[in-house]
Amino acid sequence: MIRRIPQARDRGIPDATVARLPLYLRALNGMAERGTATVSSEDLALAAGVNSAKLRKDLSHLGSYGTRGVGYDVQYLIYQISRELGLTQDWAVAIVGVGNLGRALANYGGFASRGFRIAGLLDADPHVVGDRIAGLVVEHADELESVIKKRGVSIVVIATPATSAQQVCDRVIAAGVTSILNFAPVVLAVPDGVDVRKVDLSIELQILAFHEQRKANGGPIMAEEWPDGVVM
Amino acid sequence: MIRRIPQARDRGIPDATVARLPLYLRALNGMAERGTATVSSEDLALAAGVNSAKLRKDLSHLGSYGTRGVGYDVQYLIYQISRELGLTQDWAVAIVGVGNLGRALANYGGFASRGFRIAGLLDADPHVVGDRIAGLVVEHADELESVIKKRGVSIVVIATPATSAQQVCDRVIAAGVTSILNFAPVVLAVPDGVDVRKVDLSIELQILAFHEQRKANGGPIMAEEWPDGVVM
DNA sequence: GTGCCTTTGTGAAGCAATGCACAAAGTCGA
DNA sequence: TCGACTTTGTGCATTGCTTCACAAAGGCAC
Repeated sequence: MIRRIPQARDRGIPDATVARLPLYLRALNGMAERGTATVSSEDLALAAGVNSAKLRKDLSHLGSYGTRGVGYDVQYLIYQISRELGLTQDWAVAIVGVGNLGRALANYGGFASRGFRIAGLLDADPHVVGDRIAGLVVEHADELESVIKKRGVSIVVIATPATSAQQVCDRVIAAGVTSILNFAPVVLAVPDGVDVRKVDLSIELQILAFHEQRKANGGPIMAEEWPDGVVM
Repeated sequence: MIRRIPQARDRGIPDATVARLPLYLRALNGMAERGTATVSSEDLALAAGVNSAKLRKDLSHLGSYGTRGVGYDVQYLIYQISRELGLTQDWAVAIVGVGNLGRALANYGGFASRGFRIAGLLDADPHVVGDRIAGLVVEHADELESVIKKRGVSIVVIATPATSAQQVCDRVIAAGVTSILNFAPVVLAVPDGVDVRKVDLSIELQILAFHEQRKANGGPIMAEEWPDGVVM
């Protein structure tokens, strides 16, 4: 059995840490805009909404970029986190499914500001194909493979109805894409080596509802039975 | 030191479990539509994309609803999970910010199908106020407090620009709301007892970019220095 | 009934993430 | 140069989640 020995510069960054790096980056960018030169872990943690020990441990996974007694250089840390996240390069993104959500995504400014460039908008509906959205012309979904290959698309956003999501998913994987952001309310089946991240509005609401219900009836346990008339 | 003794019907369901219940529910609904009467943990786990031991442990937190040798009754389990999540009641949701994203959310069918009813659409822009979207007329953001109180809104979705999100957040909390779904790219500061869930498209893309970069340059460590010409 | 087969529910082990607390490393004023 | 002060980086204990593996429970055929 092989056990990894943690190195001084261990490249295995915990998932939980990776998920928080963009948060730190955003807070740092805000500080940079306001002209802040250095920041302590305490202040940055506050801005990012985490505890300072966690922040320091997270950053320590990237390297030793702080100065004791002073804190972190804002610009330098922005650069290091950006590099670690791969934002110093340009990522071509294609959005498949140009309904309400797809349009919202295409118009969302937050993409371009980081290294993400929308390289294609595709839809299967002939009525939508040809529309101009956020400076791009919507192409037919038949072009999916060729768009991916010609424009070097490496990340695909699926914003189609649930029924076509798996099919789109299979096609983009066959075309060589290994990073997918899925907005369709389905669990996508993908081979090993393909990363899927899921954003599901309905699930988030359901989680909120659970906690809201908890708050409402704090202690009392409700009836655990079937409603009247339902036979088991 | 007081240690909680786990009860047979312990009400403290782990967060990780709560987050997966909607997934199980969706898989079960699909099975119910296809007329499946009972399902084993193995099959349900497959449909939900988790491992079967985890599924069983998750369900065991709700109670003992399976039958050994047979599996789970689909309808019964749907009911129990729905009840646990609080979906057997009706939740009034208000959406603040009717830009591209707000519109997409308003038109998203997935809400109504569960117990979520959109009870209000609000925006600060006079050009948008009065528009009819998904059967509702957009009201002015000034009406926020009155809409929340009159219509019993208990969950608010914030889909405003980042700059106004905290202000909206403060107002809805003052109006008594304790569950917020935030799409604005900011960390909202809220008092204890208020639940905020965050959906951030840009963060998801950044996480994907990290893994994509990892895959691209598998082993070789890149230069760790500043780019040429940058002075520390 | 009885015995075999399937599947659940759950202890227990393993693993990952969190948070504490402090030594080490640096700054800065005198 | 020195000493006081600040803040990082990290070892360690703790908590929470996941996974394994199996006894217990129930169905079903005969």
